[in-house]
Amino acid sequence: METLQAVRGMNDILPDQVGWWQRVERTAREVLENFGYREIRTPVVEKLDLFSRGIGENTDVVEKEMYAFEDRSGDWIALRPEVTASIARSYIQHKLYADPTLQKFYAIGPMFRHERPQKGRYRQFHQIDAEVFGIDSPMIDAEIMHMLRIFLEKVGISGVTLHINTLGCPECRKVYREVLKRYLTDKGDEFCPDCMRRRETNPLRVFDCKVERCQAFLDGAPALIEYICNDCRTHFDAVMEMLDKLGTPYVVDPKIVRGLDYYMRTTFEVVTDRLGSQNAVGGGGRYNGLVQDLGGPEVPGIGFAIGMERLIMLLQQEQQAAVQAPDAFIAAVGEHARTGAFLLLQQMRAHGLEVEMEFESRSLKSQMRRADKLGPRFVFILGEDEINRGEIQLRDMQEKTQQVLPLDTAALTLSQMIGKNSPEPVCSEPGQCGCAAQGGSGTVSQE
RNA sequence: GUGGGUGUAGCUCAACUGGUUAGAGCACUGGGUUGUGGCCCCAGAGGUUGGCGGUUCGAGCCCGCUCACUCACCCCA
Repeated sequence: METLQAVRGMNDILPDQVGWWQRVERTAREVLENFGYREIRTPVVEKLDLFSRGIGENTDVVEKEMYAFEDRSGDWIALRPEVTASIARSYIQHKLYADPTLQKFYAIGPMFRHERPQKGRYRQFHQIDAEVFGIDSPMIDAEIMHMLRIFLEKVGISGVTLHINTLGCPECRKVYREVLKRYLTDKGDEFCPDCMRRRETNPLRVFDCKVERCQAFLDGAPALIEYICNDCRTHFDAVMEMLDKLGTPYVVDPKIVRGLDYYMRTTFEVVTDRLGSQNAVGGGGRYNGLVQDLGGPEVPGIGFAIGMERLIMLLQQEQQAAVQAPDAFIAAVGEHARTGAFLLLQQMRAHGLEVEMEFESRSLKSQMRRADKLGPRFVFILGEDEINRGEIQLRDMQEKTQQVLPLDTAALTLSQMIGKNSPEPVCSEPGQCGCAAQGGSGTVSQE
Protein backbone atom coordinates (compact mmCIF):
# COMPACT_ATOMS: atom_id res chain seq x y z
CA MET A 1 0.00 0.00 0.00
CA GLU A 2 1.51 3.25 -1.15
CA THR A 3 -0.91 5.62 0.49
CA LEU A 4 0.39 7.78 3.26
CA GLN A 5 -0.63 6.69 6.64
CA ALA A 6 -0.30 7.75 10.25
CA VAL A 7 2.43 6.16 12.32
CA ARG A 8 1.42 2.88 13.89
CA GLY A 9 -0.52 3.25 17.08
CA MET A 10 -1.15 6.95 16.52
CA ASN A 11 -4.70 7.82 15.67
CA ASP A 12 -6.49 10.67 14.01
CA ILE A 13 -9.41 11.99 15.95
CA LEU A 14 -11.82 12.98 13.20
CA PRO A 15 -14.35 15.80 13.47
CA ASP A 16 -17.23 13.42 14.10
CA GLN A 17 -15.40 12.12 17.17
CA VAL A 18 -13.98 15.32 18.51
CA GLY A 19 -17.19 16.24 20.32
CA TRP A 20 -16.55 13.45 22.81
CA TRP A 21 -13.08 14.74 23.53
CA GLN A 22 -14.22 18.29 23.98
CA ARG A 23 -16.94 17.22 26.33
CA VAL A 24 -14.60 15.13 28.46
CA GLU A 25 -12.00 17.88 28.59
CA ARG A 26 -14.56 20.52 29.45
CA THR A 27 -15.94 18.44 32.29
CA ALA A 28 -12.46 17.63 33.57
CA ARG A 29 -11.47 21.28 33.72
CA GLU A 30 -14.71 22.16 35.45
CA VAL A 31 -14.37 19.53 38.15
CA LEU A 32 -10.63 19.85 38.72
CA GLU A 33 -10.74 23.61 39.00
CA ASN A 34 -13.69 23.33 41.33
CA PHE A 35 -11.38 21.31 43.59
CA GLY A 36 -8.67 23.95 43.32
CA TYR A 37 -6.40 22.27 40.78
CA ARG A 38 -4.59 24.52 38.32
CA GLU A 39 -3.57 23.59 34.79
CA ILE A 40 0.09 23.11 34.03
CA ARG A 41 1.49 22.53 30.56
CA THR A 42 4.86 20.89 30.31
CA PRO A 43 6.75 19.82 27.17
CA VAL A 44 5.86 16.60 25.47
CA VAL A 45 9.59 15.84 25.23
CA GLU A 46 11.90 15.54 28.22
CA LYS A 47 15.43 14.34 28.80
CA LEU A 48 15.44 10.58 29.01
CA ASP A 49 17.10 10.86 32.41
CA LEU A 50 13.99 12.31 33.95
CA PHE A 51 12.04 9.16 33.28
CA SER A 52 14.82 6.70 33.99
CA ARG A 53 15.44 8.36 37.36
CA GLY A 54 11.77 8.74 38.12
CA ILE A 55 10.70 5.29 37.05
CA GLY A 56 13.82 3.22 37.58
CA GLU A 57 16.68 2.48 35.19
CA ASN A 58 16.25 -1.23 34.80
CA THR A 59 12.55 -1.52 34.36
CA ASP A 60 11.05 -2.76 31.11
CA VAL A 61 9.36 0.56 30.89
CA VAL A 62 12.61 2.42 30.46
CA GLU A 63 14.53 -0.26 28.64
CA LYS A 64 12.16 -1.15 25.85
CA GLU A 65 8.84 0.62 26.04
CA MET A 66 9.83 4.24 26.01
CA TYR A 67 9.72 6.41 22.91
CA ALA A 68 13.32 7.55 23.15
CA PHE A 69 15.62 9.17 20.59
CA GLU A 70 19.06 10.60 20.33
CA ASP A 71 18.67 14.13 19.01
CA ARG A 72 21.03 15.96 16.68
CA SER A 73 23.23 17.19 19.46
CA GLY A 74 23.59 13.69 20.87
CA ASP A 75 21.28 14.17 23.85
CA TRP A 76 18.91 11.38 24.75
CA ILE A 77 15.37 12.57 24.86
CA ALA A 78 12.04 10.82 25.22
CA LEU A 79 8.43 11.47 24.44
CA ARG A 80 6.77 11.51 27.83
CA PRO A 81 5.31 8.16 28.85
CA GLU A 82 3.40 9.86 31.65
CA VAL A 83 3.26 13.37 32.98
CA THR A 84 3.82 12.91 36.70
CA ALA A 85 7.59 13.05 36.36
CA SER A 86 7.37 16.15 34.16
CA ILE A 87 5.17 17.96 36.63
CA ALA A 88 7.50 17.01 39.47
CA ARG A 89 10.45 18.26 37.42
CA SER A 90 8.73 21.54 36.71
CA TYR A 91 7.71 21.85 40.35
CA ILE A 92 11.32 21.44 41.41
CA GLN A 93 12.83 23.55 38.63
CA HIS A 94 10.62 26.53 39.36
CA LYS A 95 10.73 26.01 43.11
CA LEU A 96 6.97 25.92 43.25
CA TYR A 97 7.20 24.35 46.70
CA ALA A 98 7.90 27.88 47.92
CA ASP A 99 4.46 28.99 46.74
CA PRO A 100 1.76 27.83 49.11
CA THR A 101 -0.97 28.72 46.64
CA LEU A 102 0.31 26.21 44.12
CA GLN A 103 0.07 22.65 45.30
CA LYS A 104 -2.51 21.06 43.06
CA PHE A 105 -1.97 20.66 39.34
CA TYR A 106 -3.64 19.09 36.41
CA ALA A 107 -2.54 18.39 32.86
CA ILE A 108 -4.36 17.12 29.80
CA GLY A 109 -2.53 15.88 26.77
CA PRO A 110 -0.83 13.17 24.76
CA MET A 111 1.55 10.56 26.17
CA PHE A 112 3.60 8.01 24.27
CA ARG A 113 4.76 4.46 24.59
CA HIS A 114 6.49 2.28 22.05
CA GLU A 115 4.48 -0.89 22.28
CA ARG A 116 2.32 -3.10 20.15
CA PRO A 117 -1.08 -1.42 20.11
CA GLN A 118 -4.15 -3.24 21.35
CA LYS A 119 -7.65 -2.35 22.37
CA GLY A 120 -7.56 0.78 24.49
CA ARG A 121 -3.80 0.94 24.29
CA TYR A 122 -2.05 3.04 21.70
CA ARG A 123 1.38 4.49 21.08
CA GLN A 124 0.02 7.98 21.37
CA PHE A 125 -2.67 8.11 23.99
CA HIS A 126 -4.16 10.87 26.08
CA GLN A 127 -4.50 11.38 29.76
CA ILE A 128 -6.12 13.69 32.21
CA ASP A 129 -3.70 13.89 35.07
CA ALA A 130 -3.96 15.41 38.54
CA GLU A 131 -1.19 15.79 41.11
CA VAL A 132 -1.03 17.17 44.63
CA PHE A 133 2.24 18.04 46.30
CA GLY A 134 3.02 18.71 49.92
CA ILE A 135 -0.03 17.19 51.56
CA ASP A 136 0.41 13.99 53.51
CA SER A 137 -3.01 13.86 55.13
CA PRO A 138 -5.24 10.88 54.38
CA MET A 139 -7.93 13.45 53.73
CA ILE A 140 -6.37 14.37 50.43
CA ASP A 141 -6.12 10.70 49.48
CA ALA A 142 -9.83 10.35 50.05
CA GLU A 143 -10.60 13.66 48.39
CA ILE A 144 -8.71 12.89 45.22
CA MET A 145 -10.59 9.62 44.81
CA HIS A 146 -13.83 11.35 45.62
CA MET A 147 -13.04 13.95 42.98
CA LEU A 148 -12.33 11.22 40.46
CA ARG A 149 -15.72 9.74 41.16
CA ILE A 150 -17.45 13.12 40.81
CA PHE A 151 -15.73 13.63 37.49
CA LEU A 152 -16.79 10.24 36.17
CA GLU A 153 -20.35 10.86 37.25
CA LYS A 154 -20.46 14.28 35.64
CA VAL A 155 -19.04 13.07 32.40
CA GLY A 156 -21.67 10.34 32.40
CA ILE A 157 -19.78 7.13 33.05
CA SER A 158 -21.51 4.28 34.79
CA GLY A 159 -20.52 0.71 35.49
CA VAL A 160 -17.09 1.40 36.91
CA THR A 161 -15.73 0.49 40.31
CA LEU A 162 -13.14 2.15 42.50
CA HIS A 163 -10.59 -0.32 43.80
CA ILE A 164 -8.25 0.79 46.54
CA ASN A 165 -5.30 -0.72 48.33
CA THR A 166 -2.31 0.22 50.40
CA LEU A 167 1.25 -0.72 49.59
CA GLY A 168 2.69 0.30 52.93
CA CYS A 169 5.82 2.38 53.06
CA PRO A 170 9.24 1.35 51.76
CA GLU A 171 10.13 -0.12 55.15
CA CYS A 172 7.14 -2.31 55.78
CA ARG A 173 6.80 -3.30 52.15
CA LYS A 174 10.38 -4.56 52.18
CA VAL A 175 9.52 -6.93 55.01
CA TYR A 176 6.36 -8.10 53.30
CA ARG A 177 8.09 -8.55 49.99
CA GLU A 178 10.45 -11.06 51.50
CA VAL A 179 7.64 -12.92 53.26
CA LEU A 180 5.70 -13.12 50.03
CA LYS A 181 8.71 -14.18 48.04
CA ARG A 182 9.35 -17.01 50.48
CA TYR A 183 5.75 -18.13 50.24
CA LEU A 184 5.87 -18.13 46.46
CA THR A 185 9.17 -19.92 46.34
CA ASP A 186 7.91 -22.61 48.72
CA LYS A 187 5.15 -23.38 46.25
CA GLY A 188 7.84 -24.38 43.82
CA ASP A 189 6.83 -24.98 40.22
CA GLU A 190 3.12 -24.57 40.75
CA PHE A 191 3.01 -21.15 39.13
CA CYS A 192 3.07 -20.20 35.50
CA PRO A 193 6.46 -19.37 33.97
CA ASP A 194 5.69 -15.66 34.06
CA CYS A 195 4.92 -15.78 37.75
CA MET A 196 8.06 -17.79 38.48
CA ARG A 197 9.97 -14.94 36.93
CA ARG A 198 7.87 -12.28 38.58
CA ARG A 199 8.39 -13.70 42.04
CA GLU A 200 12.07 -12.87 41.61
CA THR A 201 11.75 -9.48 39.95
CA ASN A 202 8.56 -8.03 41.41
CA PRO A 203 6.69 -10.48 43.63
CA LEU A 204 3.71 -8.20 44.23
CA ARG A 205 2.92 -8.40 40.52
CA VAL A 206 2.04 -12.07 40.89
CA PHE A 207 -1.22 -10.89 42.39
CA ASP A 208 -2.58 -9.64 39.11
CA CYS A 209 -1.57 -12.64 37.05
CA LYS A 210 -4.40 -13.64 34.76
CA VAL A 211 -3.79 -17.38 34.99
CA GLU A 212 -6.50 -18.95 37.12
CA ARG A 213 -4.22 -21.61 38.54
CA CYS A 214 -1.90 -18.94 39.90
CA GLN A 215 -4.81 -17.09 41.45
CA ALA A 216 -5.86 -20.27 43.23
CA PHE A 217 -2.48 -20.58 44.91
CA LEU A 218 -2.65 -16.98 46.01
CA ASP A 219 -5.65 -17.54 48.24
CA GLY A 220 -3.46 -18.71 51.06
CA ALA A 221 -0.77 -16.12 50.46
CA PRO A 222 0.17 -13.70 53.23
CA ALA A 223 -1.63 -10.38 52.88
CA LEU A 224 0.27 -7.14 52.87
CA ILE A 225 -2.29 -5.58 55.12
CA GLU A 226 -1.11 -7.86 57.94
CA TYR A 227 2.46 -6.69 57.64
CA ILE A 228 2.20 -2.95 57.31
CA CYS A 229 3.43 -0.72 60.08
CA ASN A 230 1.18 1.17 62.45
CA ASP A 231 1.54 4.49 60.66
CA CYS A 232 0.57 2.97 57.34
CA ARG A 233 -2.32 1.12 58.93
CA THR A 234 -3.61 4.31 60.55
CA HIS A 235 -3.30 6.19 57.28
CA PHE A 236 -5.19 3.56 55.32
CA ASP A 237 -7.94 3.32 57.94
CA ALA A 238 -8.35 7.08 57.85
CA VAL A 239 -8.60 7.07 54.05
CA MET A 240 -11.35 4.49 54.15
CA GLU A 241 -13.16 6.32 56.92
CA MET A 242 -13.17 9.55 54.92
CA LEU A 243 -14.36 7.78 51.79
CA ASP A 244 -17.21 6.28 53.79
CA LYS A 245 -18.15 9.70 55.11
CA LEU A 246 -18.02 11.17 51.61
CA GLY A 247 -20.27 8.38 50.40
CA THR A 248 -17.85 7.33 47.69
CA PRO A 249 -18.10 3.57 47.21
CA TYR A 250 -14.98 1.45 46.89
CA VAL A 251 -13.71 -2.06 47.30
CA VAL A 252 -10.44 -2.96 48.95
CA ASP A 253 -8.46 -4.93 46.42
CA PRO A 254 -5.03 -6.31 47.29
CA LYS A 255 -4.35 -6.75 43.58
CA ILE A 256 -3.92 -3.04 42.99
CA VAL A 257 -0.15 -3.10 43.30
CA ARG A 258 1.15 -0.61 40.72
CA GLY A 259 4.36 -1.41 38.96
CA LEU A 260 6.73 1.27 40.10
CA ASP A 261 8.80 1.54 43.22
CA TYR A 262 7.97 5.10 44.07
CA TYR A 263 4.39 4.30 44.91
CA MET A 264 3.58 3.86 48.59
CA ARG A 265 0.56 3.64 50.82
CA THR A 266 -2.61 4.49 48.92
CA THR A 267 -3.05 3.10 45.43
CA PHE A 268 -6.28 3.00 43.47
CA GLU A 269 -7.77 2.17 40.11
CA VAL A 270 -11.09 2.67 38.44
CA VAL A 271 -11.88 -0.50 36.55
CA THR A 272 -14.56 -1.71 34.18
CA ASP A 273 -15.39 -5.06 32.64
CA ARG A 274 -16.34 -3.57 29.30
CA LEU A 275 -13.02 -2.83 27.67
CA GLY A 276 -11.52 -6.24 27.08
CA SER A 277 -8.16 -6.88 28.57
CA GLN A 278 -7.32 -3.27 29.34
CA ASN A 279 -9.74 -2.82 32.17
CA ALA A 280 -8.36 0.19 34.01
CA VAL A 281 -9.88 3.52 33.07
CA GLY A 282 -7.77 5.46 35.49
CA GLY A 283 -5.56 4.97 38.45
CA GLY A 284 -3.07 6.55 40.73
CA GLY A 285 -1.48 6.54 44.08
CA ARG A 286 0.74 8.19 46.60
CA TYR A 287 4.41 8.67 45.79
CA ASN A 288 6.07 10.36 48.69
CA GLY A 289 9.60 9.65 47.48
CA LEU A 290 9.41 10.94 43.93
CA VAL A 291 10.14 14.63 44.32
CA GLN A 292 13.15 13.87 46.46
CA ASP A 293 14.38 11.21 44.03
CA LEU A 294 14.34 13.84 41.32
CA GLY A 295 16.49 16.17 43.37
CA GLY A 296 13.83 18.22 45.09
CA PRO A 297 12.97 18.66 48.74
CA GLU A 298 11.24 15.98 50.73
CA VAL A 299 7.71 16.66 49.59
CA PRO A 300 4.95 14.08 49.55
CA GLY A 301 2.77 13.64 46.49
CA ILE A 302 -0.32 11.89 45.28
CA GLY A 303 -1.99 11.82 41.89
CA PHE A 304 -3.91 9.95 39.28
CA ALA A 305 -4.27 9.71 35.54
CA ILE A 306 -7.32 8.93 33.46
CA GLY A 307 -6.96 7.29 30.07
CA MET A 308 -9.08 9.38 27.73
CA GLU A 309 -9.34 6.82 24.94
CA ARG A 310 -10.70 4.24 27.32
CA LEU A 311 -13.02 6.69 28.97
CA ILE A 312 -14.43 7.73 25.61
CA MET A 313 -14.86 4.12 24.53
CA LEU A 314 -17.01 3.62 27.59
CA LEU A 315 -19.01 6.76 26.89
CA GLN A 316 -19.62 5.63 23.34
CA GLN A 317 -21.01 2.35 24.60
CA GLU A 318 -23.68 4.11 26.61
CA GLN A 319 -24.42 7.39 24.92
CA GLN A 320 -25.40 8.82 21.59
CA ALA A 321 -22.91 10.93 19.73
CA ALA A 322 -23.66 14.61 19.61
CA VAL A 323 -24.52 15.79 16.13
CA GLN A 324 -23.70 19.30 15.15
CA ALA A 325 -26.09 20.84 12.67
CA PRO A 326 -25.78 24.38 11.36
CA ASP A 327 -28.43 26.95 12.30
CA ALA A 328 -29.48 27.53 8.73
CA PHE A 329 -28.74 26.80 5.08
CA ILE A 330 -29.06 29.22 2.18
CA ALA A 331 -30.15 27.90 -1.18
CA ALA A 332 -29.62 30.24 -4.08
CA VAL A 333 -30.86 29.96 -7.63
CA GLY A 334 -29.07 31.95 -10.30
CA GLU A 335 -25.74 33.73 -10.47
CA HIS A 336 -27.00 37.03 -9.14
CA ALA A 337 -28.84 35.41 -6.25
CA ARG A 338 -25.80 33.32 -5.34
CA THR A 339 -23.76 36.46 -4.83
CA GLY A 340 -26.54 37.91 -2.70
CA ALA A 341 -26.65 34.67 -0.70
CA PHE A 342 -22.92 34.79 -0.18
CA LEU A 343 -23.13 38.28 1.31
CA LEU A 344 -26.06 37.27 3.48
CA LEU A 345 -24.07 34.26 4.67
CA GLN A 346 -21.28 36.47 5.94
CA GLN A 347 -23.77 38.78 7.58
CA MET A 348 -25.29 35.87 9.44
CA ARG A 349 -21.92 34.67 10.60
CA ALA A 350 -21.27 38.13 11.99
CA HIS A 351 -24.32 37.49 14.14
CA GLY A 352 -22.65 34.37 15.48
CA LEU A 353 -24.84 32.05 13.46
CA GLU A 354 -23.53 28.91 11.86
CA VAL A 355 -24.84 28.94 8.33
CA GLU A 356 -23.94 27.03 5.18
CA MET A 357 -24.74 27.51 1.51
CA GLU A 358 -24.12 25.82 -1.81
CA PHE A 359 -21.35 27.48 -3.79
CA GLU A 360 -21.74 25.51 -6.98
CA SER A 361 -24.51 26.07 -9.47
CA ARG A 362 -26.90 23.28 -8.60
CA SER A 363 -30.59 22.70 -8.91
CA LEU A 364 -32.77 23.90 -6.08
CA LYS A 365 -33.77 20.32 -5.48
CA SER A 366 -30.21 19.23 -4.97
CA GLN A 367 -29.60 22.17 -2.66
CA MET A 368 -32.64 21.25 -0.63
CA ARG A 369 -31.40 17.70 -0.38
CA ARG A 370 -28.09 18.85 0.90
CA ALA A 371 -29.77 21.18 3.36
CA ASP A 372 -31.75 18.23 4.65
CA LYS A 373 -28.57 16.19 5.08
CA LEU A 374 -26.90 18.93 7.07
CA GLY A 375 -29.95 19.10 9.29
CA PRO A 376 -30.55 22.80 10.06
CA ARG A 377 -34.02 23.82 11.16
CA PHE A 378 -34.18 26.73 8.71
CA VAL A 379 -33.45 27.09 5.02
CA PHE A 380 -33.38 30.41 3.19
CA ILE A 381 -34.26 30.39 -0.47
CA LEU A 382 -33.08 33.20 -2.65
CA GLY A 383 -33.88 33.39 -6.36
CA GLU A 384 -33.88 36.14 -8.95
CA ASP A 385 -37.47 37.11 -8.14
CA GLU A 386 -36.78 37.50 -4.46
CA ILE A 387 -33.55 39.40 -4.82
CA ASN A 388 -35.16 41.83 -7.28
CA ARG A 389 -37.90 42.52 -4.76
CA GLY A 390 -35.52 42.67 -1.81
CA GLU A 391 -37.11 39.61 -0.26
CA ILE A 392 -36.15 36.10 0.78
CA GLN A 393 -38.03 32.90 1.51
CA LEU A 394 -37.59 31.33 4.92
CA ARG A 395 -38.52 27.69 5.18
CA ASP A 396 -38.96 25.91 8.47
CA MET A 397 -37.84 22.37 7.70
CA GLN A 398 -39.52 20.89 10.74
CA GLU A 399 -42.88 22.58 10.36
CA LYS A 400 -42.72 22.54 6.55
CA THR A 401 -43.91 26.13 6.50
CA GLN A 402 -42.54 28.95 4.44
CA GLN A 403 -42.76 32.74 4.62
CA VAL A 404 -41.42 35.77 2.81
CA LEU A 405 -39.12 38.13 4.68
CA PRO A 406 -37.34 41.37 3.85
CA LEU A 407 -33.83 40.46 2.72
CA ASP A 408 -32.02 43.21 4.61
CA THR A 409 -33.20 42.06 8.04
CA ALA A 410 -32.99 38.33 7.38
CA ALA A 411 -29.86 37.84 9.47
CA LEU A 412 -31.39 39.60 12.43
CA THR A 413 -34.62 37.67 12.10
CA LEU A 414 -32.78 34.37 12.11
CA SER A 415 -30.71 35.28 15.12
CA GLN A 416 -33.90 36.15 16.99
CA MET A 417 -35.52 32.89 16.02
CA ILE A 418 -32.50 30.87 17.06
CA GLY A 419 -31.97 32.89 20.20
CA LYS A 420 -28.39 33.71 19.38
CA ASN A 421 -27.36 37.28 18.95
CA SER A 422 -23.72 37.41 19.80
CA PRO A 423 -20.67 35.54 18.57
CA GLU A 424 -20.59 33.78 21.94
CA PRO A 425 -22.76 30.72 22.00
CA VAL A 426 -25.53 31.24 24.50
CA CYS A 427 -25.77 27.59 25.22
CA SER A 428 -23.37 26.37 27.86
CA GLU A 429 -25.52 23.50 29.06
CA PRO A 430 -25.85 21.03 26.21
CA GLY A 431 -29.27 19.55 26.01
CA GLN A 432 -30.74 22.03 28.46
CA CYS A 433 -31.79 24.88 26.24
CA GLY A 434 -32.96 23.06 23.15
CA CYS A 435 -30.21 24.67 21.12
CA ALA A 436 -29.52 22.59 18.08
CA ALA A 437 -25.82 23.30 18.03
CA GLN A 438 -24.93 21.06 20.95
CA GLY A 439 -26.91 17.91 20.74
CA GLY A 440 -25.50 15.86 23.63
CA SER A 441 -28.46 13.82 24.68
CA GLY A 442 -27.05 13.26 28.12
CA THR A 443 -28.86 10.01 28.38
CA VAL A 444 -27.21 7.21 30.22
CA SER A 445 -28.36 3.71 29.72
CA GLN A 446 -29.54 1.97 32.83
CA GLU A 447 -27.93 -1.35 33.38
C1' G B 1 9.54 -8.62 21.45
C1' U B 2 5.81 -13.24 21.05
C1' G B 3 1.20 -15.59 19.41
C1' G B 4 -3.81 -15.67 16.99
C1' G B 5 -7.39 -13.38 13.59
C1' U B 6 -8.63 -10.23 9.37
C1' G B 7 -7.63 -7.42 4.57
C1' U B 8 -13.05 -7.19 -1.76
C1' A B 9 -16.39 0.19 -3.79
C1' G B 10 -16.32 5.91 0.92
C1' C B 11 -19.00 2.33 4.82
C1' U B 12 -21.20 -2.76 6.02
C1' C B 13 -20.74 -7.19 3.52
C1' A B 14 -21.65 -11.11 -0.87
C1' A B 15 -19.19 -14.12 -4.79
C1' C B 16 -21.07 -22.62 -4.84
C1' U B 17 -15.71 -27.32 -4.56
C1' G B 18 -10.49 -22.16 -8.29
C1' G B 19 -14.14 -20.76 -13.99
C1' U B 20 -15.98 -15.84 -18.35
C1' U B 21 -17.65 -8.46 -17.97
C1' A B 22 -16.26 -9.10 -8.94
C1' G B 23 -22.15 -8.00 -6.90
C1' A B 24 -25.77 -5.86 -3.11
C1' G B 25 -27.41 -2.38 0.65
C1' C B 26 -26.21 2.36 2.56
C1' A B 27 -23.68 6.83 1.07
C1' C B 28 -22.57 9.93 -3.46
C1' U B 29 -24.10 12.52 -8.44
C1' G B 30 -27.99 13.60 -12.00
C1' G B 31 -33.07 13.10 -13.36
C1' G B 32 -38.52 12.09 -12.40
C1' U B 33 -41.12 19.08 -10.78
C1' U B 34 -37.66 24.96 -16.76
C1' G B 35 -37.77 27.04 -8.15
C1' U B 36 -38.54 23.27 -2.89
C1' G B 37 -35.87 18.27 1.54
C1' G B 38 -37.12 13.34 3.89
C1' C B 39 -40.50 8.39 1.15
C1' C B 40 -40.63 6.32 -3.79
C1' C B 41 -38.90 5.44 -8.97
C1' C B 42 -35.04 5.75 -12.97
C1' A B 43 -30.06 6.42 -14.38
C1' G B 44 -24.89 7.18 -13.34
C1' A B 45 -20.23 7.25 -11.10
C1' G B 46 -17.20 4.56 -7.95
C1' G B 47 -12.54 -1.64 -7.50
C1' U B 48 -5.14 -2.95 -10.11
C1' U B 49 -10.03 -7.83 -4.55
C1' G B 50 -3.64 -4.33 0.61
C1' G B 51 1.25 -5.24 -2.22
C1' C B 52 4.90 -8.57 -4.63
C1' G B 53 5.91 -13.32 -6.30
C1' G B 54 4.49 -18.58 -7.12
C1' U B 55 1.16 -22.94 -8.53
C1' U B 56 -2.56 -23.46 -12.57
C1' C B 57 -5.27 -23.49 -19.10
C1' G B 58 -7.51 -20.08 -15.48
C1' A B 59 -6.56 -17.07 -8.73
C1' G B 60 -10.77 -12.55 -4.89
C1' C B 61 -10.42 -17.93 -3.51
C1' C B 62 -4.55 -22.23 -3.09
C1' C B 63 0.98 -21.41 -1.49
C1' G B 64 5.21 -18.07 0.05
C1' C B 65 6.87 -13.36 1.42
C1' U B 66 5.57 -8.48 2.77
C1' C B 67 2.57 -4.38 4.53
C1' A B 68 -1.54 -2.81 7.29
C1' C B 69 -5.34 -3.41 10.75
C1' U B 70 -7.05 -6.08 14.99
C1' C B 71 -7.17 -9.08 19.59
C1' A B 72 -4.21 -11.13 23.25
C1' C B 73 0.61 -12.13 25.86
C1' C B 74 5.02 -9.71 28.14
C1' C B 75 4.86 -5.01 30.56
C1' C B 76 1.93 -1.23 32.52
C1' A B 77 3.70 4.84 33.40
